[in-house]
Amino acid sequence: MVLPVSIRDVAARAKVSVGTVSNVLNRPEVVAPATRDRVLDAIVELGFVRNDAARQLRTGTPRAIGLVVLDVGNPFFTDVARGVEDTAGDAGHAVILCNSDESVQREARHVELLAEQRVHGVLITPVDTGLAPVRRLRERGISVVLLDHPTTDPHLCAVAVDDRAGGEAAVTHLLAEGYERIVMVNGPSRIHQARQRHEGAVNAVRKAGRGAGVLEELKVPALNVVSGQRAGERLLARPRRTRPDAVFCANDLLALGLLQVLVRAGVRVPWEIAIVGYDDIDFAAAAAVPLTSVRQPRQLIGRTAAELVIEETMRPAEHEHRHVLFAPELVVRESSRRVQRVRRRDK
Amino acid sequence: MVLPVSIRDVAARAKVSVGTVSNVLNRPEVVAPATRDRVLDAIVELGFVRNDAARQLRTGTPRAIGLVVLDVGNPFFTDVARGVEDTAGDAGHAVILCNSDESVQREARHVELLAEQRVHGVLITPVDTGLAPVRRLRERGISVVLLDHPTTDPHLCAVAVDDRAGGEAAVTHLLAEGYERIVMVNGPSRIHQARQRHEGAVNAVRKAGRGAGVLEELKVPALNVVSGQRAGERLLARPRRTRPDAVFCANDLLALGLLQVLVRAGVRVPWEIAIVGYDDIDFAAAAAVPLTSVRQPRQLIGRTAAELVIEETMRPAEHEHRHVLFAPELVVRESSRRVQRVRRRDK
DNA sequence: TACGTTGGTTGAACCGATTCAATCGAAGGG
DNA sequence: CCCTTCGATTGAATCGGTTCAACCAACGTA
Repeated sequence: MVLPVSIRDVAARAKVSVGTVSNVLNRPEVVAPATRDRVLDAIVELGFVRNDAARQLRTGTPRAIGLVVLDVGNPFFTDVARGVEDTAGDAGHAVILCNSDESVQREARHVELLAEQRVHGVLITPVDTGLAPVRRLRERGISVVLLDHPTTDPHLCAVAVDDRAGGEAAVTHLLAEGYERIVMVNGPSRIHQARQRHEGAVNAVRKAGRGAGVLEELKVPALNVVSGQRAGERLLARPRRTRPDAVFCANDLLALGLLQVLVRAGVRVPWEIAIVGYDDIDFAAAAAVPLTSVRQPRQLIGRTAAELVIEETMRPAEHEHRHVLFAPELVVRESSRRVQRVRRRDK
Repeated sequence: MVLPVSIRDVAARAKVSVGTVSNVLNRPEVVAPATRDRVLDAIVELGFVRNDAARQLRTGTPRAIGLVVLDVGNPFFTDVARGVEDTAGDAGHAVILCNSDESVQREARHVELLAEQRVHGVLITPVDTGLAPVRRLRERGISVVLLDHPTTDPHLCAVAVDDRAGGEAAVTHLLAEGYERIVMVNGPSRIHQARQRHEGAVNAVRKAGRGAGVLEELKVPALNVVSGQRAGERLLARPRRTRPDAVFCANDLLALGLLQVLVRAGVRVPWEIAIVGYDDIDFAAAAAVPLTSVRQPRQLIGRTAAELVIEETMRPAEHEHRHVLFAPELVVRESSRRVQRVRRRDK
């Protein structure tokens, strides 16, 4: 139906050589205006579109970067993705978005695909701390920037937010508001962010001194709304007096799921149970009870990571690997504000 | 640093010809087991990864499909994207995600990029009803499936949800609950969904007969949370008696933004103002006041569209263009439930 | 008139995987 | 012992841009 039109067809039509057509495409300033116009006319008449596969094969420089995230359904990652897309687009790169869904298998499959595509670079939030897929990519000469996953490896760029500080801020806030029995609803410790945020939470309790409060960890299989609902059901199943008076969730999706279940069951938030989330996604502020959360500069993370990977691949000589660590910020809303309450015991 | 290893290096190492290596990769059954193993060993020893650009150049069959959406920040589209990614991944295709941000320029740029990549096919929610970018793609022999944008063009596949029916259901519901002065907060009429949903709303009012209620359209520049907030502020700026008693928002992001502003201003939803959204994103149920919304089968839309485009490109001969139209479903929650109220007038 | 310079253009080689006609070797049949 | 058959393997041609040394023409200078 549609016959493929190559640079040779254009050359024939414009009565020039293929070299000249290529020059018009890539260095228009070296070709005489008259010839250039003839070539451009031929291009539009034939509807020619450059075949990027051929170009890439010859030049070795691809025009796409890969982005592997844990969950496209999580607004945190879509905001990061938007940041990546912005800067990548400005640099003329396409973004191949891959969703690992927190599965090591899916992640490996996607990484393999990206390697075959010879992408410029890969931005990845690894499922596993092992970093096996990262190693595979680097062995193949593809630059990698770790997203939201700090590292000490000096051969690697990384953009992250200080999760330990974030976890500590959240729990310190809860303790300061007078909450004493805190449950942290957390994802599998395979996930780096989950571990770091928990460490921060533990730190906060320790710093507050004994007697200030206790922290319990409630593990759920994934960091999404459904898991949050499950966690809520498990808390509701406990006898009222053994329930926590505050819950710190490893991300906002968990918090929203939890909140939904609690509100539906008639539990008053924050009077009976306070909630703090993490990420400060746009929906946190619009929740049934506006959610206290730990804000991360999401788009900035994406933009910075994209800049790093582009710089690394464009000027490998001058590039210095960097570990960018942003500071999180606690945003306090109704879900955890101090309320009139009797202290259960004096210490 | 890392030297590129080609199929020739593998051939040399395994002491076979390049043809044999290619056969091991693509038709392993035709090569003798002993040779096959030698080649496989060489592949892992050298860490060879097939160069997809070269493969694509020769075979002409790419391994990526493009997905152009209006807003990656909208959970509706990320759910669709997830569906697309699922089926595409199963078929061994990468997904290149592009965000047009409702801008014709960005859309054109992305479409050009996808054309150069010679993607297998493109799933697109066009910004404009003109369908100019769609024509451009089809001229280049790239199959296109319209996403969430119905068409009568028999040369095109389309997957959509009946937006007119959805709009009608929403407003019919509001009228049935006794609301009379309805404002529809809507996006620019350039956007197809916006127009269709409004038509449905108008229909509902007309069918209900005169006197049943009035519908006013309040246009906002984009279908996102911020625009919803702006709309809320504009409504609040009106004298109380001229405010609507119900608002139908063209999507849930608008509704959530609006709800947030109203709740913060102390307006009681749904007593003073009822709200109905559209899309039934996961966050709708978790909102300050659980949101009535029109549900669309989001992942199914994505999966269906991906299947269609893959079928169209794999077996163009047998392929029949189809227009799949799913039915929306109204999900009623607190934000629009009938409340004790006096009818302002008897008719 | 000869020579150097400059701006424009040419076309063959190349990137790496795939394909397919040609070749090889071994087994089987007459 | 020769001939056919068939499975396995080979290697050159190919896809479509890019690159670069070579070339050409026109102009300026000695």
